[in-house]
Amino acid sequence: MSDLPKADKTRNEIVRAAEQLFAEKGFRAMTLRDVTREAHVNLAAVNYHFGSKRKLMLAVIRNRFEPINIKRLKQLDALIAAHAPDDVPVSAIFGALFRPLFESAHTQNDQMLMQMIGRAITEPADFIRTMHKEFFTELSMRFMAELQRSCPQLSEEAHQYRFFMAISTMIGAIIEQVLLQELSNGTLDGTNFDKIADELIAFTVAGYTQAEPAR
Amino acid sequence: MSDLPKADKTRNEIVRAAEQLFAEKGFRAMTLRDVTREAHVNLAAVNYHFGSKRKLMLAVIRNRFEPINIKRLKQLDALIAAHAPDDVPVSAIFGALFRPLFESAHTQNDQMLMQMIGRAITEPADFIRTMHKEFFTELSMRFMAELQRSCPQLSEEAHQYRFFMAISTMIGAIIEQVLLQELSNGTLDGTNFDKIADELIAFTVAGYTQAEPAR
DNA sequence: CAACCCTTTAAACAAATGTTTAAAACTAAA
DNA sequence: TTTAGTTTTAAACATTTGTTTAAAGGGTTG
Repeated sequence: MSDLPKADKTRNEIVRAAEQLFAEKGFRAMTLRDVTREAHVNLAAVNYHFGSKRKLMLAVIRNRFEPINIKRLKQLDALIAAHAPDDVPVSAIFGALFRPLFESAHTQNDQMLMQMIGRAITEPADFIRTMHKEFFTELSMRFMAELQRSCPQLSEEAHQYRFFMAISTMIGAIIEQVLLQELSNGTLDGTNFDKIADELIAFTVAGYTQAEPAR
Repeated sequence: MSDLPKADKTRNEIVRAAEQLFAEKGFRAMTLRDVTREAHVNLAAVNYHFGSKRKLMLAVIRNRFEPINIKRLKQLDALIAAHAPDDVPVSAIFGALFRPLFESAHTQNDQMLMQMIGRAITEPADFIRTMHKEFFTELSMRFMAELQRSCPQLSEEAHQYRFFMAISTMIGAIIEQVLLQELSNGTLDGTNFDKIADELIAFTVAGYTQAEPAR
């Protein structure tokens, strides 16, 4: 079935199990014995292949966030090029920021992956927070600059508050995806990530572009 | 200085320390030895006064969430009474939903308390998730019903998605309050919770009341 | 086959954690 | 002051945790 070297298969199984258990329990509550049991490998395999529990988690999260961020920046560049020398519509900018995140869950073990991303964002452990922050500051500067170009009528302050709120909506939507089914009594599908992305974009565009109140 | 019985003082110190450490580290990483050291009480005091680590956390969270929720429902009732028989403006409804949350941090150890509330919302531990879910479902039904009455033009589906997005914004804003300073390079004050609440309300009202796209 | 490197395995280790115990200290009423 | 009830304390306990070790296994190349 698989022509991978055995070592690669072990690494992959560990990563898969770690993603799942981290998504369910967070870093501290996810034990290496849980992971290796779920992955059907020996306990020592984690330290052999990854060095430590921390390094395993760093690898797991990096493997997911890196491609998403690359995709986001690539889409933003493409948008700028396509609209040049005009500015890019706000909805397109938020699309480039949000869609790659939800699309990453498309083919895979959908809901679990989104939960794992949510955990990574909210995880208290310092070494994870640090890495996530690196990923994020890199992105936010680029996207904020482009939004500012598209909405020159907004004050600097309004711009910053609203971008913060848009990011907050994105994060909340990822973390609380399960909530959607509950709120709608099962009517809405919490795993229809295309639809959620559409609604998220529409919501944040409306919030971001609203008229500034007179003072 | 204090005329409390000694036992009450011990209980209060434990709760104070537990709030702080839970806010910083989450349930699993917060050890009873951390808590009792920070509270300057004996290790066994937690189990004597609260029974277990779990029960301590349940008490801590309940003590914060209960008054907030009572306030929210009271404000909503007041709004309905004040506007009867008309419907309540959307911004007032969201105000009743959000403001009590941010006002709870007013007098106290502001930022820490908000972080602790954020942790309680995102905590993976099952027994905390269960309790938080109880608090939340109670609320959401009441507020959704009132929003629906104020926006009869919205479809059921739009109503549900948008309420979900509004809640997501609230949760994200609480969790990522620290982010505000970073995004603005220190210009904006992440602890000005009145202002954050204002911006949150404006953002969610715009998102919630936007025109539904033609189909 | 043999030699080598990579991988797996079982066992052990030290550190940390929630909880329990039993005695001491303290408080307040008789 | 004595007594009874409550609270604090230090110590110990049983588990669980990440990590290390050293031997065994497996596959590839000479």
